[in-house]
Amino acid sequence: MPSPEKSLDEKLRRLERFCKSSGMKLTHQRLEVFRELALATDHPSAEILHRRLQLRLPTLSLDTVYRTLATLEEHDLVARIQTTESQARFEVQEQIHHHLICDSCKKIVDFHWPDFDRIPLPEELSSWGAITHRKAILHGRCRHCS
Amino acid sequence: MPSPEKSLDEKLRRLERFCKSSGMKLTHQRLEVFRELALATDHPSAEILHRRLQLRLPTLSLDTVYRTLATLEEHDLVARIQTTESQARFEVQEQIHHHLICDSCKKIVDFHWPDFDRIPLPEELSSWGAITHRKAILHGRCRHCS
DNA sequence: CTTTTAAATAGGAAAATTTCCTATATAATA
DNA sequence: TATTATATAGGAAATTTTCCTATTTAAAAG
Repeated sequence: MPSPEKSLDEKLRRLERFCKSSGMKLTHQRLEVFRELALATDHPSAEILHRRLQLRLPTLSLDTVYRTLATLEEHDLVARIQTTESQARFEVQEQIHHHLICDSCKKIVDFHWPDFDRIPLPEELSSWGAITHRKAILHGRCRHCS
Repeated sequence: MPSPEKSLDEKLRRLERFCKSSGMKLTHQRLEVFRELALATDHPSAEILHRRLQLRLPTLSLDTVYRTLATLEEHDLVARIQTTESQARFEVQEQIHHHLICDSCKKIVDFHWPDFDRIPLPEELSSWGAITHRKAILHGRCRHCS
């Protein structure tokens, strides 16, 4: 993640503060799962986190990692990357378009956004490699779910 | 999908053309899986497609639907929406940022893109509901994989 | 229109991922 | 320290996806 970044301590304090105010218990396991994820720079899966944590917490269950991540995600302390639900979803390849997803009913709407297709990419990405395509994903709550 | 849209016939001809030129066999099952997905507007999962197709093709196996979608995806005739791999991946919630994914090694890089964060959304979305956040996903091939 | 053959399919089994169940343990509070 | 609601471990179960193999079929050749 590019700077400016919060320090680990700041992140841990945020978790602590949140638990206190929401009544969520700050268990050893939760703290460690969060800390491990906060330290990671590689967007790990639940299983990878579990494997890393088992070195320190040999009895930690995989279920706890899943549960903790889900709980923290509900409270926006953790983000799940790029997945809708459990099942993958498909579409016939069309011309360039983007997706608008209702977080409530999970319906996906396609739309065009030529202005986005055109804006230049950030300078900092020029050395990364070859970028082949870009996509915008919008989230919200559709009319019917409000 | 907003217009202009290709007609179903055009899409089917594209599939046919592709099969011919690539040596891929145009089986009845492939044609029907593709047709069903081309007609769908709801970005269905493999299982939903299978359920719909079973009305017409009672012996169609779920595995064939999965295999067909995977094959067509490899050739860019079908797109898988918003999933990286099989396992979900996580990160601690930071300030607004976006993702750049290497299609080869699957590494995810975070980056900032204030210009994107600022551009106005398309007019056509104003009646959809309440859009709460936007995210850009870039794909490509990183330096190390080239 | 047959024959040939490499590729694809059906169906069930297996693998992989995630969630559920329940007895036990623990954080927060009194 | 006692109480209690919540969280955990561990294994079972559910869900999603892929694999295996005998059979079928599309495409090409005769």
